[in-house]
Amino acid sequence: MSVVARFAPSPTGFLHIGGARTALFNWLFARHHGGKMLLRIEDTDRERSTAAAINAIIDGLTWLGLSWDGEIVFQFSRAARHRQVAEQLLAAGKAYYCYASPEELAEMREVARREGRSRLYDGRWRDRDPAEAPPGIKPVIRLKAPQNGETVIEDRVQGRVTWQNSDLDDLVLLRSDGTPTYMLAVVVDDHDMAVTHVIRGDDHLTNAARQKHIYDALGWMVPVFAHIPLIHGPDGSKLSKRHGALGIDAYRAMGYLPAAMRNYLVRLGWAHGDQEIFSTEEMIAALDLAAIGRSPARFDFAKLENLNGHYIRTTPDSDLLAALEQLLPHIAGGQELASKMTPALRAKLVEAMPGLKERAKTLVELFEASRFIWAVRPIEPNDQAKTLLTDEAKTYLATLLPELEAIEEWNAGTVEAVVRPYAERAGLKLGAVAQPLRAAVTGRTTSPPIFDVLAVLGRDESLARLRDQVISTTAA
RNA sequence: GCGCCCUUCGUCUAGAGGCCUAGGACACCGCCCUUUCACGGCGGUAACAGGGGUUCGAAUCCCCUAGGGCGCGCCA
Repeated sequence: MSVVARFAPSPTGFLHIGGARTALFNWLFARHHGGKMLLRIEDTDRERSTAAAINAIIDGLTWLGLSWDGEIVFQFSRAARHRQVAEQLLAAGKAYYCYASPEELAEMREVARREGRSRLYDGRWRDRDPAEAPPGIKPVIRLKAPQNGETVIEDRVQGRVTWQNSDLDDLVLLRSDGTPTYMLAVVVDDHDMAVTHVIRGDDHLTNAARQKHIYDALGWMVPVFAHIPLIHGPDGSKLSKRHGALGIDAYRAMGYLPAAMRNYLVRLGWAHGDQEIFSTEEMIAALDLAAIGRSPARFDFAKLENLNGHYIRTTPDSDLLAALEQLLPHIAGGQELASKMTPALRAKLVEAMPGLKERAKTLVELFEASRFIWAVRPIEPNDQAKTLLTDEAKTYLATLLPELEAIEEWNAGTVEAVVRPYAERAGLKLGAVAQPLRAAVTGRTTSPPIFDVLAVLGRDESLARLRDQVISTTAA
């Protein structure tokens, strides 16, 4: 039997981190088995579903490198089919009309809460004659769920989970306005779409039991369920916006790479021995639902950053530049670089990339670190750099300047061949010269190796920046 | 309140009764490399929630307690 998995988000917000991981697991699982992953947008909540959210989901999946098979299914478009199934159940005596108003039900639950009883629907219309229906009330259709015995789900992640049917109630299938509820829609759609494996968040575990009642009433085969644990915030509580419950687009804007994101997400709740780094192919080969843990994992930015640093370092220079350019419109100050971009500048950035990427944990850091390359003279040193540019240091630079100017062939090697002997002659440690040099030329106290920096900048720009600093000394 | 689930270093996890003196990774702390910052290398601190069983032997099996999560909508 070939595998059909699906990712079924509701478009009521962005694609958050938990949803992204669910999608990833579904995708990996489908690929692992050479099956399909379908995408279904659960937009039956007309009030809260938005086109913007749908786009965010599609963009997010695309950015993450996750693809789906076939056309996207919009659940709302299948409402007629859902209604038909509800009526079929009604006709078969497996469902019934319930005329209890929302207010009445709210009161029922309130009383139950006060008396310390379960808040389940009490089945007040289950065996009642619809002829007794109060006038002016449009009924909902409820499933006549089993009242005795137990319901068992053999979950691929959670194991065998059992509920007493007395702890479950008659859920609503069709609302009074004739639209389907989520419970009905999911079951019908998963069946009609021939879904074999339902991999979703642990928050749906109880739903699986209730959905099994619908499958059973319809005589349909129940798919394999796998409820993966949720992601929590660093403090163990529910993931909030402050923690990282951001849209996947926010992670993109923070400069994370899709490969790092995938690698981080796949290791949350799942492990394959001691392996930490996984290529996509390795993930596909190694993923095993049974190896997914059952306890929720906490979101940890530090580990994500570390992984991102790894992927930045191992990404080819030109690919990295391409990723950075794509991100420019989304990062603060990025527009400035975007507007200056020329083939010549690109070449400089690629040339500097080996030194740059070694030091960046995110594309945003990479961007910031690249500033010295495209900054406009005169460079304004930051406060830390200023403390390096003492009068004494500037004297060294002034002395060094003519020697640098005399260099014919300007590259890292030739510049070093001038600076190093100079420091020795002056009885200085290399750092005593290199640091002021760095401060003068980049305006910062940290940068890639200084000789590489000078080489990337080129002879004219390097010397001009040095003169800018040295001359301001002489003037003062 | 009722139901279901979970609990190994700060974090992600390895661990399927003896391989555990509990392993790896991130983070943290040292040292080395070094022109800065990184990278890299070496080393270190740090965990089986608690209590009872079962067993020759338990992180691994059972029970209880505690803590945490999820669900209990005409939301999904």
